[in-house]
Amino acid sequence: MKPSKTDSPRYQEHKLAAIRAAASVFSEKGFHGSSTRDIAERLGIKQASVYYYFESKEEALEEVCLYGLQKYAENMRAIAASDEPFEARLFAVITNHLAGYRERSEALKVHNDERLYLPKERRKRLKELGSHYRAQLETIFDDGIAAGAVRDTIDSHFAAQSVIGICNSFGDIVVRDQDADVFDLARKCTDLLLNGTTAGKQKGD
Amino acid sequence: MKPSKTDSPRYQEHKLAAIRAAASVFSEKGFHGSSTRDIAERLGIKQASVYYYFESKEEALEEVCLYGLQKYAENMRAIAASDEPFEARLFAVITNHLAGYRERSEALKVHNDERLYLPKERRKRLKELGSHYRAQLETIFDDGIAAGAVRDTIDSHFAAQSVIGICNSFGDIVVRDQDADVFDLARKCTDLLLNGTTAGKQKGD
DNA sequence: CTATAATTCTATAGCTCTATAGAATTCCTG
DNA sequence: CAGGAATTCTATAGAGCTATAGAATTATAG
Repeated sequence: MKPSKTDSPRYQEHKLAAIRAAASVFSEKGFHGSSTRDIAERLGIKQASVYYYFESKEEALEEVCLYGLQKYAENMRAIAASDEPFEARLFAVITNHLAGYRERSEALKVHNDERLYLPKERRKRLKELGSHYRAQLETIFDDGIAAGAVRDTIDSHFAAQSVIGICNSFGDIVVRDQDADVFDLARKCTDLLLNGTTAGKQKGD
Repeated sequence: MKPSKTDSPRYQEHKLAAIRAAASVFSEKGFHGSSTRDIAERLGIKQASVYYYFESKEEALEEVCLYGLQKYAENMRAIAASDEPFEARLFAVITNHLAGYRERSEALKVHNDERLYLPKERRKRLKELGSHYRAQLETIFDDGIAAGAVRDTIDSHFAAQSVIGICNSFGDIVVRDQDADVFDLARKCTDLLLNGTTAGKQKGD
């Protein structure tokens, strides 16, 4: 079905550039606010030529979202599989999340903000990646509870959601403010999630 | 400059309906993905009649965002001014935030997701409300530190950001899943932010 | 019931956008 | 450098969108 073209290195290279251009445009103006002309301009080609790389604007959105999620999800796999203690793994997850934002900021932002405009079939693969990500994070919390590092009153599903939520909200900040120190933020996030805000409270039962 | 019309009760009523209709449409399809025809259809009138209530689609967006923030910001004022202890105020803030989402879900969602498409002049009032909200939340943390309820290693600016981020991410969930228990979520959020995830750690210095 | 004001309607100008068709150009292999 | 494949271009069909103009309708005050 796909054009298939040559799959030459040249094509691959240009395709990646096209995905990045689309990511940049979509992140700035939103999917519906962007035109194929905007994407073309960022690539220095004409509007219709964009269709050489994407069969539709919608397909471009899908590819941008997948690109944004990919490496990010891979890193999570490695973290979840490691046998580091809970605290280190949480810090790694948060750092990966925020650093991912810095690197592939546009594409990740597009995934978060615009993926719902994709029809169901196109969201399938994304949903798998996202669910898997959350499930792995949940497992990290479950492991933490089992190891006694996390108090057993924590709902791991809720906790995983919270980590993702807090990371995404700081992700936006990291993208908007290029001076923000990602590692400092990651450290503070981890500290907040581990220890909360309360002074000198003891939590053992 | 504004049409001014009659400001009759009838007009006010219809105007509010128009704002709600716009909120509903924008939240579902995004600002650029929505047409004035969509708004008209939800109101049971014709496309051009929408311009009797808004001078442009952009003005409609501004009014929706303001509507979404208003009551929500008022509640915060009351909470910040109260002399409840830190824990109670944090819980109140979180509950207000999530309950606000449930009530004015569409308008708040639109504010969060679409306000950046407004030109600067139209964002001014929103920015004031938002900054004020964050500043009040920061003050709650500062008060908490002064009262010894919050450890003094907490960066109150960062903490306020985190609370807003975590609330917004759960806000989306509250909107999407109407069965979610807002008070249970608020309780869990507060607990997580107060106490963190770690089992039996002591934090006094 | 009439006149005035408020509200909604029809019609349309003037854009912009997606996507396709097919021509023109550039790249690469032999 | 010839010839085919890859890439980009021009041109445009066909659709939808915002916003305005002015007519038609409905509500309301006297």
